[in-house]
Amino acid sequence: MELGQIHRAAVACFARQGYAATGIRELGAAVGLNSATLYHYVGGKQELLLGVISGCLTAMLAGAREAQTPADPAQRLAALVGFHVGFTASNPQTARVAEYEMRSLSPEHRQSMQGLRDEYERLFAAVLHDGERAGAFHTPDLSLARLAIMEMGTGVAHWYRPSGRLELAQVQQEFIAMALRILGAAPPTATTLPLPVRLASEPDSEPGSIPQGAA
Amino acid sequence: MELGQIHRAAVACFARQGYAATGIRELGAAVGLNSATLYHYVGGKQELLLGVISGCLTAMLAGAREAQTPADPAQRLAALVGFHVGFTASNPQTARVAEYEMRSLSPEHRQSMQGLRDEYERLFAAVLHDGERAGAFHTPDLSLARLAIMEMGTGVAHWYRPSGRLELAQVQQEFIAMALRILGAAPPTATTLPLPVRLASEPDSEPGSIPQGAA
Amino acid sequence: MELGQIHRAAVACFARQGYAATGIRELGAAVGLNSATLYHYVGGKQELLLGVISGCLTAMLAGAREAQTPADPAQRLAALVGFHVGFTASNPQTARVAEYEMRSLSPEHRQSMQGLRDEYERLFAAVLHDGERAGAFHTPDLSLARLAIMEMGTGVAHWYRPSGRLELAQVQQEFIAMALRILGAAPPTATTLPLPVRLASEPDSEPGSIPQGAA
Amino acid sequence: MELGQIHRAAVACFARQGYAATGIRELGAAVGLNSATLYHYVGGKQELLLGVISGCLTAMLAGAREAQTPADPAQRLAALVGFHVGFTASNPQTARVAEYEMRSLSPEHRQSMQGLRDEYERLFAAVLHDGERAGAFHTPDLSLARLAIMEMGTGVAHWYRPSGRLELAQVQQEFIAMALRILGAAPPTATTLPLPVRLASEPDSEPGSIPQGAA
DNA sequence: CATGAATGAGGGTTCATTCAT
DNA sequence: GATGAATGAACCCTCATTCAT
Repeated sequence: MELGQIHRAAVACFARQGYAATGIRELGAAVGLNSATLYHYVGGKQELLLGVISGCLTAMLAGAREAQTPADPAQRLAALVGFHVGFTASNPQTARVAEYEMRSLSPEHRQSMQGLRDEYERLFAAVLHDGERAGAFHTPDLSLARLAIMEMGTGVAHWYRPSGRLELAQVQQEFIAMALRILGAAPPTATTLPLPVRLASEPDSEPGSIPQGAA
Repeated sequence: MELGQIHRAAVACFARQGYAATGIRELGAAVGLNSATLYHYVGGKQELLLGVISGCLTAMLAGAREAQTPADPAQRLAALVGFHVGFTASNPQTARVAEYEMRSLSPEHRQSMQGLRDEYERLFAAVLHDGERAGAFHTPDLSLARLAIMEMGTGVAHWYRPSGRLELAQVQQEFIAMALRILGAAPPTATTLPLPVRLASEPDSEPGSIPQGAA
Repeated sequence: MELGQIHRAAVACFARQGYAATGIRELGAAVGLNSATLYHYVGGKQELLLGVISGCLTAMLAGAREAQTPADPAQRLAALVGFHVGFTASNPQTARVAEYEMRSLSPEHRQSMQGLRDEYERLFAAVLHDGERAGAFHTPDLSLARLAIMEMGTGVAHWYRPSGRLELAQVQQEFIAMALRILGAAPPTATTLPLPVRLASEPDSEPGSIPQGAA
Repeated sequence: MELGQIHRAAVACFARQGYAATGIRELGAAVGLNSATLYHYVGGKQELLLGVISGCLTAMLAGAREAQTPADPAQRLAALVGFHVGFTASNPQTARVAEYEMRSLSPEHRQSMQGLRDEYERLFAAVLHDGERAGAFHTPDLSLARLAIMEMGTGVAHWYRPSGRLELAQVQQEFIAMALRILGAAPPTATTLPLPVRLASEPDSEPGSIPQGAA
């Protein structure tokens, strides 16, 4: 039994029902383990959640940092948005758990994880700031634009399905284009998208969910 | 004791901790009632949640329908986005509960509520469709644009605070502008924004939350 | 349902099996209550134990203080020993729980209770000290004598049975005489023994126990 | 790994927290063994406790029998009390476990061990009986005196510390003197005290305990 | 209108023990 | 000789809910 399996089962349950509504016995059953045996691999429910969220945010931060190689602001933004959308679409359930269940962490853990999340968001803020100073972006309110761009990317987790109508690369390109339009910037030059990374904690699919129309 | 008080307390708790993590005694204590007395006003925990979500989605649907008075697609879209942002910002906690806790409803109730939500989204889809046919919007993928626009509006609930830097009207105007830019449409003509409606279920504020910088 | 009944059941179980070996369901069953109902009356297992021990030590301290009315050291000692033996024999199980299960208290509670116990013991030490200064007691080591006298009194809880061979008053008189002999003091003058007090936490009897021969 | 080490760790834990509150993993950790490995040395928790208590009571019985070499009753009593105090002071934790945790034994084991304990007590009863018949002891109630003398000796385990104010021999002599005073007998003639025996199950010391003033 | 009492079910967690390796 | 993995049972406690008062 490997830890990844347990994390996947946990993410699947947490994404579907929420952390509080998921029982430890249920988690055990999902990986074919007695509830007591789970405690050989995981310190407890909290540790399990922390492990998932920590793994997600750490990967996001590392990936985003790597994505924005030195380039002009528009290209860096494109890379960030591309990564953000790609990561979210490749790990929709993990990303959703990391977003929704932050509140279920103990205060200390939550503070620690919120720090990672803040740092991630600062990457976007910095690029926007640079772009505006360089005259590449034109928007009345930079903060508002950043929030809009990030939220619309995060929202991908709510509807994207690998089996959907669009290829992941298309979605990424489209979101990059929308972000640049929001910022009143020139259309994107051809960017090389970072390869989407699938976390060990991301379950195979979302069986019980109904694909919501679009993609 | 009025039902509104109870709904407000419930929304405050559900938004902060989630439905599953909120106890019926906790809710009672929040309005100074014995847990047993609560059952005189609300039939149970599920009914309470259903009442909140139902009230929210019904109001959203009615408000959105009212907002998009006959006009050209761009103006109708502006009205819809303005309403969406205005409603979300005026009822951030209720909106969040209606979004997050849909999963906590029983299957029958969930299906019913999801129907309202789908209808709401169809209003946006219809406007986009009309606008594209009329040549007002130019975007490679209409569905993607709709999802992006709605998600970025919904996201307002995550960060908007009435005491923040920006007036609500400014935020609305700005989001309308961003939506139109996403759609490659002309900047908005001066639109009359619908008056923001505050639901009876929306608590006064969000004491424990940290205003996240922007607005 | 009164608290006294619950305390009695708890003391009976704790005295027989120990605190750690007694389950909360077992306690509930002993008073005909569901385990959950027990929590309406008692905050938890720890609070229950604390209530018992606190009640016992408080009564011991108050009783001992009241017993040693101003008199010469020998009479005061007689009163203290009489009370100690009387209390222990009247509340053997409660006294045993208060002695044995001090270790089962949380550190803070234990410290607090140990303070009461220390104060109780100081009453004996003070009398011995006064008696020696007054020339009433002659013993090579006062501390040793105090420990011996107290332990032999406490031990009454291990074997005394109300239905036994000896009346309580006889046992008290005999222990007073032995204590004075240990101290090399004159035989006791006729002392009025304090009326034995039965705590609310003392169960009716000790059904499962085997009367150990003597009294 | 020798059995003595395991017994010592067990006695230390049992004396501090009680049998029921001590986990098998905790015991293993105390001797640097995996909990499963412990089962190679001791058959289980019960067997471990039985081994400790059995070893203690067997040694007590043998020591007491050996101590009371043919002599007059007063000297035999002195020898018994000297041994009892010496043994208890030399093995305070083991003695305490043997006393307190008899109840944690299974019924069959408890009966067997109680038999040893009863036999031990009969040694004291016999000496007192002989002494009274020979006119050496004068006390109104022989049983009461026996219980008092034994309890006060057993109580030594509660407070004696090797590093304390008094030498063990002094304590023994003093207790012998007190016992004889209780019995109205002549002061002790110079008796040779049996050498104190330290059981293999007795841990080195009692680190967490606070020496209570006296000895 | 309001509540204290009561309960079955289930929460997360730890238990002593076994066994294949 | 030693251990990690595994488990059923039990741990203390909290849950949503009902009902007589």
